[in-house]
Amino acid sequence: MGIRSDIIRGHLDTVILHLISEKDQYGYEISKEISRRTHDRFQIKEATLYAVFQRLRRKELIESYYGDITHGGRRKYYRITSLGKAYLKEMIREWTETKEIIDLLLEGDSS
Amino acid sequence: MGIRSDIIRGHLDTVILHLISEKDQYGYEISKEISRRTHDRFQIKEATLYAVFQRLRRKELIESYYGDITHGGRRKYYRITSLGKAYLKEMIREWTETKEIIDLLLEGDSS
DNA sequence: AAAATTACTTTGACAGATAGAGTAAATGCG
DNA sequence: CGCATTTACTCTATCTGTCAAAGTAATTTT
Repeated sequence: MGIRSDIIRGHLDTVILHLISEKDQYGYEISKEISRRTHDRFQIKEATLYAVFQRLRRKELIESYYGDITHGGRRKYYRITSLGKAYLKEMIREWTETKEIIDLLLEGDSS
Repeated sequence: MGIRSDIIRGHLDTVILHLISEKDQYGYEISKEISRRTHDRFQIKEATLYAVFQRLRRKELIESYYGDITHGGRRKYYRITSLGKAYLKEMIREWTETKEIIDLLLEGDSS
């Protein structure tokens, strides 16, 4: 089952954006990729994934286009925009800072 | 201003519980301690802090008692319970795993 | 006595995550 | 062919953590 969902909350946009930045991908593909990379320690829920897509698209961090139909439903591919690339850098910096801050608060006194 | 609050969301219970586990403390004291330890990179909001206390108390991870009035308002001190100590260990383990998982997803391919 | 400081509480609103249900299109199989 | 299965995406309603805003209360400072 892995980790609780609200513990990764707020970082999913960053994760999805990063995966799309590696190569254009569609929803199911990303979902499978997340399970694969984390060795099933974390699975993104479908509803959550598509909510992330909508959010990223509203902010113009990603764009979508329909790919050729190979099998199963119609695949909608996502690509990162240049605005998205800039945001991703900033979000990764924020993640680094988050780790520092929480680690500070979970360690000793350090005055 | 430091980091956005929803990025630390879900970890505050762990942080507060850890601070109380070091020594019995009251609300304002903890709030100040968080600012101090993070060098003002993160400040907990009052409403959030007291919501955390309520949650931790409902789960019987902490207990409260009134201290002597020294100056200003009446201080309500919190102490960790033995159940709380066990939980804290588990929560810290979860934080370690969260870091691993997100880092996995923000790094390269790693199959 | 009024103002400032310390400390705690409550209410309502908002945003991200998700369960659950539904839509749609292609493939597999008898 | 017709039906089940698989792949893929969408929508709605609900839950939970965070927080702004406002309020209560007691002590110290001026």
